[in-house]
Amino acid sequence: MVARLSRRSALGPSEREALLALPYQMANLDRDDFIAREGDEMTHCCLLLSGYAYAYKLAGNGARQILSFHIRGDLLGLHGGAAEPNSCNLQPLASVKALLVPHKPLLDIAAQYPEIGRALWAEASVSNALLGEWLLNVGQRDARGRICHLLCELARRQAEAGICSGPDFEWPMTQEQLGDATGLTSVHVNRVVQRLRAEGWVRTTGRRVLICDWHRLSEAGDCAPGLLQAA
Amino acid sequence: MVARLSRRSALGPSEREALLALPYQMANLDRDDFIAREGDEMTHCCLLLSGYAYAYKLAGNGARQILSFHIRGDLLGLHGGAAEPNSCNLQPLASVKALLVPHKPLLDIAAQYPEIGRALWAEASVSNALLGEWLLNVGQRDARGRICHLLCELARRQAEAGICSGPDFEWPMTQEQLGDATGLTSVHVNRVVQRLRAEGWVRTTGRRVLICDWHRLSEAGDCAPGLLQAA
DNA sequence: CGTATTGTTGAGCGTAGTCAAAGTTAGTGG
DNA sequence: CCACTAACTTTGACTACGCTCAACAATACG
Repeated sequence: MVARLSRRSALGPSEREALLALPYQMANLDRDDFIAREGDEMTHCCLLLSGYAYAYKLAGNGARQILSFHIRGDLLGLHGGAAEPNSCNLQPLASVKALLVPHKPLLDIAAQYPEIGRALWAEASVSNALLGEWLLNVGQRDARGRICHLLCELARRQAEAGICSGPDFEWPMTQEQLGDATGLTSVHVNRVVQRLRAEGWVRTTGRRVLICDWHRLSEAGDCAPGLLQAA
Repeated sequence: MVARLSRRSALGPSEREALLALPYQMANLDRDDFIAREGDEMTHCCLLLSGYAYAYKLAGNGARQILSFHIRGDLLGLHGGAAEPNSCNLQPLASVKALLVPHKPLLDIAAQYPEIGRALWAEASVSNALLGEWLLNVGQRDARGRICHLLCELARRQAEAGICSGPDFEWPMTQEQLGDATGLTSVHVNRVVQRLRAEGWVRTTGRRVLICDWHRLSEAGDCAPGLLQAA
């Protein structure tokens, strides 16, 4: 299970064994539990087993900026290991099952098995790159572009993680959360999503979304076509 | 010199020695040279000896989002080590002196000396946290807030790095660059900066800025007072 | 079945964008 | 040292995208 981290690097059997021998703790968390708080010293990192989570920061005026959404299989709170206090809040979108792994033994085996260290480093790099992508999204695209881009990113990541296999997938965040992720108001998010529906780009049902027009969506969202066409 | 990385972690003499024994290469780079390009596989990371640099990404429509500014002493391109291709472009603001250090030996001694690994990890965490701070800035603050925040951040970092020691410091970026960093137009940046001057919050002379009113500036920029009052 | 959360509408406003031109500064070479 | 050029800053008029506020509808949930 923990071994799905192997995506980032070729791990041999001894490395898998070391990972599986790590101490851990299972946790069931609810929507208003915190996985981590800003300013905490993090002692654990967290592997999402089921459900969704998101990281956010608060501004002085109460505004909230969501920094990332996390799906099943993501490894959260990696950046905590270095005694720096944590820089953002981490909460589940809804109920979540998670594996808490203390940092110290993880760092120990990372030092012992360079491939594991490399995989963790790559994991951190990817999440850093994603953050840069979001900054580009919020800073330089208009409302429609931001939402299309976010949709494409979620589709791509869910497909890569093998969670979905088609043009429809879970889209469990509220429009207010989408707004806080894209730097828009929930009202404006609503209007944009409505237009996407009206123009036949997507169809939404409850907490899922069905992409009807990949081409336009990825063009408006300024995404490399990549895996998406598959559908 | 390389040992100023020791800021992040307590390094013993043998660790210092290992760092100083690293192979490196000196480089003088101009404004339109690239330190790194998006999509490259990075083989080196880069320690800035003098001058300023910035990282940015381009959107499909040609818009540019600046992800970070870097000052003397910063370590750039750390995230490259993991075979992932680089996710952003890295250029000097003006002429720059830099030390290029190949990743492989750096990773080797990081594996050998856990304290060095920890320091590098911390360095990466801090730059990641800064990126999150920027996303919050661009996503949730108005134009004045964004610029004040950026000023405060630059002041704080230059002070921490011991580069400036007072209320005035270098501010070498053009208004267009400030715009691309804050998600605003250069025209609008210009108007905001003019108001800051008119209201007596700052004074600018050439490529420097003098902060006249820390209190208002950090309040508008939503910054923890922290080191700033010193002036 | 009632309550809280989320989604949807409309009208009016304001911040920031656009375009285009003129004014300044800095850098370069004669 | 001056002339010339390119880069950067400043200005004004006009536009528009997205925000605000407020009320109502539709879900989800206990």
